[in-house]
Amino acid sequence: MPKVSFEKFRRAVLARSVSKDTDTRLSEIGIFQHAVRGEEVSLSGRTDQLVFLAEGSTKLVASDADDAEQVLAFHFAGDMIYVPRRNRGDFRLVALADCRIISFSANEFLDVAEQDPAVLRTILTRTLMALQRSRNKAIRMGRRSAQERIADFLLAMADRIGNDEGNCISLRLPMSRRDIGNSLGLTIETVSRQFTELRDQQIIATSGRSIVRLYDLAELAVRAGHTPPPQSKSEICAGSKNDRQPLAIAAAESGV
Amino acid sequence: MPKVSFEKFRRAVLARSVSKDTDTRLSEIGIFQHAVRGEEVSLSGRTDQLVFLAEGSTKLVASDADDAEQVLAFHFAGDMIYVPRRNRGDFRLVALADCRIISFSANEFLDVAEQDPAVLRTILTRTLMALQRSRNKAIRMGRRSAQERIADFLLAMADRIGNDEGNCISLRLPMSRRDIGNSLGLTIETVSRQFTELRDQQIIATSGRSIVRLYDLAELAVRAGHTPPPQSKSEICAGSKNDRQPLAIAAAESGV
DNA sequence: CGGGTCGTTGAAAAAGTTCAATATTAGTGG
DNA sequence: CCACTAATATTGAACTTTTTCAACGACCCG
Repeated sequence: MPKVSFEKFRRAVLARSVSKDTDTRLSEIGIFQHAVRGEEVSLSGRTDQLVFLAEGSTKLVASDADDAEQVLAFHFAGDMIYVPRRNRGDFRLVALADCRIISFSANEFLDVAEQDPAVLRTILTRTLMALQRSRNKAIRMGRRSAQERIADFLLAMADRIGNDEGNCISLRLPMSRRDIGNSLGLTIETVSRQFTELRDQQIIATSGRSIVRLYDLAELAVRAGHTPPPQSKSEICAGSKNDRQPLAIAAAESGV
Repeated sequence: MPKVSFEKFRRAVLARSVSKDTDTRLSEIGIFQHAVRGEEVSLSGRTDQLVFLAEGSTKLVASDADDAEQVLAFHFAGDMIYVPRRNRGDFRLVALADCRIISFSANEFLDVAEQDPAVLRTILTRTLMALQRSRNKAIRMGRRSAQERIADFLLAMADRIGNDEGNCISLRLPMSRRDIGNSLGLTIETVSRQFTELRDQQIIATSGRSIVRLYDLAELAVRAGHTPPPQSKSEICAGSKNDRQPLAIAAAESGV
C-alpha cells in the first residue's frame, strides 16, 4: 500500500484531526490507484466518490450527447475531487499526467468523518472552496468574448500552478488546447487564435505545446475584464491590484 | 424573532440533529431579515455568510467591471446559500421576490455545527449538491448554442419550481429575461428570440412575463443536447427518459 | 528520424450582439 | 375599474465574433 500517497493525504486533510482511529479507518476504506496520462481514472460509478489526488493532474469531464465533452474542472496534486455517481450524469475523471490517487466512497468517508468533526469540517471547507472555484468558472464562461475567457483562464492557472520567475510567471499546462476549449466553451481554433493574439502583443510567450509565460498580469487582468472601472474612487486603486490575491491563495490550497 | 423562519430552518437543516443545544445556539447567532423584491439582501461582507432562504427567491450575482453582472445561481425557499466575504470578489445576493432569510457568519455556524456532526454533515451534503448544481450550470454554459442553453435552463427550472399540470409543466419564473441572459451568458434579445422560437414550435407557451408552460419535455431535452445518441443500445432507451430524474429530485431538495 | 497527433492559419458560413424601433406588461393613480 | 406610465420584452437589420471546414506546420514519442 503506497504510504507516500496516504502521508500526503494525512497532511492535507487530516491535519486537524486528533483521532488515530480516523486515520486508520480511512486508510482501510481508501482505494489506492495509479492512472497513466490520458487514461480515465477507474472509479466505482455506483456511489458518489471522494478522490484525493496525491500526485499528477486530472480533468473532470461531463460527456454529453454527440461527441462534445465539457471540462468541469482541472485538478492538481493535493486536491480533493467530488465525483458524482453514474446516474447523476456521465462524469469521468481523466488523468492529464500520471497520477497517484486515493478514492473513497463518499458515504463511507463521511460516516467515518462524522466521528471526527474536525475532518468533516476540513472537507466542508474544501467543498466550499470548490464551489467558489466552480462559481469563478461560471463567471469566466459568462464573459462573452473569447479573449476575456482565455485571459481569465490563464490568470486562474497562474494562481494554481504558476512559478514566479521574476519578470514573468511561467506555467506548464498539462492540458491540451482542446481541453482548454472544452473547459471554456470555445473551439480549439478560437483558443489557438487567442493565444496567437496575446503572443503577438507580447503579453504572453509560449514554448513547446505546454509552456506559457505570462509577462503582463495587469494587462491580462484588463483583458479578462477584471479591474474595477478606472479609478471611480481613488482610494480603491491602492487595494485593487491585490483583489485577486486572497482568492489566489485559497485556490492554490485545496480542491474537492 | 420570526419563529416561522426558524421552524423552516429547523426542518430543513437540523432534522438529523438530536441536540437541543445546537438548536438554541444557532437561533442565537442567526440574523433574521426581510428583503423586498429587487433589493439587495444586506449581509456582512466581512466574513463568509451562510444564508437560509426561508421564503422567496434570490439571485447570487457577481458584479464585474463595466456594468455586466453575471448571475451565478438562482435560489428558492428552503435553499442554503454560501455567500463569500467581500474580498473574495464582488458577490451580491438580490431578492427576486419578497424574502425571509436567516443569515449566519459561516465560521460561527460551523463552530456550533462542529459540536453536532449530524448538522455539519447535512451542510456538507447540501454544499455538495450546490457544487453539483454549479457544475451543471457550467455544463449549460459550455453548450455553444443559445438554444441549448435556454432549453437546459428551462429543464433545470422545471426540476426546481415546476408544477405538473398533466399535459404540461408550468413555471412561474421570478427572474427577468435580463437575469436569464446574465445567468446564461446571453443578451436579453437572444433570450427573447429563443423563447419566441420555442413558442412558435409549440414546445412552450408563455403568458405574461413570468409564466411559462413546457409542453414537450422530451423535445426540450433534445434541444438541450441531452439524451444519449439515438438508441446506440436498445436497452438504454427504456431508462433514458428518467436519466434526469434522480438529479431533479436532488436539485429540488437543497441549496447552499 | 519519421509518423501521427496536436496546433496554427485562412476563408466562408453561421450564430450572436448591437442598435434602434415597437409592443406588451404590470403597477399607479385618477 | 380604467387609463396612463415606466419598465420589460419583442422584433428587425446591420454588424461583429465565433464556428466550421480545410490545409498546412510543428512538436513529441518511439
